[in-house]
Amino acid sequence: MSHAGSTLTLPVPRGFDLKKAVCSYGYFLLAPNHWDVKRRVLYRPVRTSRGGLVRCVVRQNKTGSALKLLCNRAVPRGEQAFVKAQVSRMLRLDEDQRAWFSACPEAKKRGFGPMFRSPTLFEDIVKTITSCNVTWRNTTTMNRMMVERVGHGGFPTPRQLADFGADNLKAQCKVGYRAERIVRLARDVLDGALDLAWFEAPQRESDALFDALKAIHGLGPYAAGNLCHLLGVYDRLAIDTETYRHFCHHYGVKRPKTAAGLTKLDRKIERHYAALSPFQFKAYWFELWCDYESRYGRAWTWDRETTGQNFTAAVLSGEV
DNA sequence: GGTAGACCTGGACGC
DNA sequence: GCGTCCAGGTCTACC
Repeated sequence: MSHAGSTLTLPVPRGFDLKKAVCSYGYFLLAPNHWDVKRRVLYRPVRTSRGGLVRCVVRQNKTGSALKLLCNRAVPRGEQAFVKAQVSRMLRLDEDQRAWFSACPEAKKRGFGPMFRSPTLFEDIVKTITSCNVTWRNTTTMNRMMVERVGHGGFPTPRQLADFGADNLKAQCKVGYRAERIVRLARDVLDGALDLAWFEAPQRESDALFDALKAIHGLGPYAAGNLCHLLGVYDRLAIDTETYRHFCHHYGVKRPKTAAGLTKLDRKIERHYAALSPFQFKAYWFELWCDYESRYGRAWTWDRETTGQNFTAAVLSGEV
């Protein structure tokens, strides 16, 4: 880290804990995020408004009142707010946790509040596409290759992905049929056919948000539900095979083998978590995260090259 | 509205 | 080493 770099300061809410905020959702294990288990800092390259890269080390100060962003180069004054806003989005510094903690006191006790996400919705959508129909290990590979080969160290911008093209993406980043979907998304964002700012507006109603997400080519019910929580709307689940594994194991439910049986199980899962409305997803994820931590230790001790490769139903399925 | 098959990769398994 | 099968979510065609 060069001494010529900038150090930016970002105030955090009372009780905020960097290690818990970062290590609260699986995307912290995906490139270009790198959680340093020993130093308990987050390495993360972010973009300037012009697309340049700023490599940041994010750490919490001794009193806990603020984050220090140690940047590898001088960040012009006009760009500092842009850089800080991305870190703020990742750690959901603007999200009020009081209603969630009131609904789920266990989460408050354990410090499970903000759930980690990406600096941009675009990155969250691409990461979600790479998590579909694939093992978690493969998801980590796709993201690593896109960062190395398309984004040159940072997460690729829509322009970089659009210019790279679907054929190259498929051949060089092992994303398979997802290449066409990712490049189409990038081009739609670039030419204005898809306005991502619309999705970020705080007043969006859950059904409208879900429907609009599902209208994006490549996003089905699971991906749209997952993106709802990444947008701060927690009242719907994103049911996948991991949800089935967890629910059946945790509550001693026999896992159905037929499509009709799984549909009934979907309704059962939805009824179960409805008790914590409007925080269904967060309640499910808190339960799942506690289960992972009971197996592998607290999440901030997980190394992305070892423990961090262990997740998804396929790996854990031996238990049901 | 429901269902089947294709999409693509990596890993497990049998030979 | 090679071939086959399987897991994983979405799309499309078809009934």
